[in-house]
Amino acid sequence: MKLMSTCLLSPLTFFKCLSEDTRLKTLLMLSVKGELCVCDLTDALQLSQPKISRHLADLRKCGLVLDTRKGKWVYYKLHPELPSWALEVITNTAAHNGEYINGPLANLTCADC
Amino acid sequence: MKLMSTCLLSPLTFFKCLSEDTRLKTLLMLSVKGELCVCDLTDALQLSQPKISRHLADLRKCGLVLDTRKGKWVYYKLHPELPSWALEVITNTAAHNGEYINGPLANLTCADC
DNA sequence: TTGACACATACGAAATTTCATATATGATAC
DNA sequence: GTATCATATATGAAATTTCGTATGTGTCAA
Repeated sequence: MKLMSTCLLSPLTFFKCLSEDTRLKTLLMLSVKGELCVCDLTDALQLSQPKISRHLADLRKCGLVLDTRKGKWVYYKLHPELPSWALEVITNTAAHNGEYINGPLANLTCADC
Repeated sequence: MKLMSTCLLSPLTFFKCLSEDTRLKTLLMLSVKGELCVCDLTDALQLSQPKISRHLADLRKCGLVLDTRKGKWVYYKLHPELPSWALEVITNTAAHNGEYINGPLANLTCADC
């Protein structure tokens, strides 16, 4: 995905991030679960680690998610400074499209999520 | 853009429609103006007629817009049966991203819009 | 320091999307 | 009928996106 130069999130950049299955499911799951590490996502979505990592890097570079390392694990969450309209799009979509994310969510086996 | 087989609007199909500049501006303008014909859009966005038509066809095939012929002109509006969550995404985005659509909107010279 | 684990990135190939150009269709006026 | 205007679609080339595979980096434990 092409990156943006500005520090402001343009609606086009934002929706490009939401226009791919892995990235969209990741964002919706983060909005429901708050915080997930990379291995949680590979488990939930049943995808290869490099594929998940690449899409997380896209989301990170666009400012949609924030990563925090905790020992060997890297946890991702929605960026706390997301514009409110963008956050509302994500939560609104998650709330009304359970059939799209319930499967992946059910694959999560981590205790804290 | 690849089409969907189902009659239901999946979040991924929806956001793919919003992930391209011409389509996104078109949807946001329709949400503000209600109804616009193809020539209104070519004027507002300063783009070629085939380009506008192709993207409108994508939006039509995905069920996001509805077209009505009135004599020589074809008018487009947001599909009245859009899922409410999808309509909210569009109106919410339009309301908070004036800098993205005010330019094109200012190019509109039609009396009724 | 070595090994194992979690994650990130590089690279080129494949798939998808976009576009310019040319052409087709549909409506109206004459 | 013909001409013209408004819009739609077809085609193939160009640009962009995605992905598998291989490899690199960071952390911890022994």
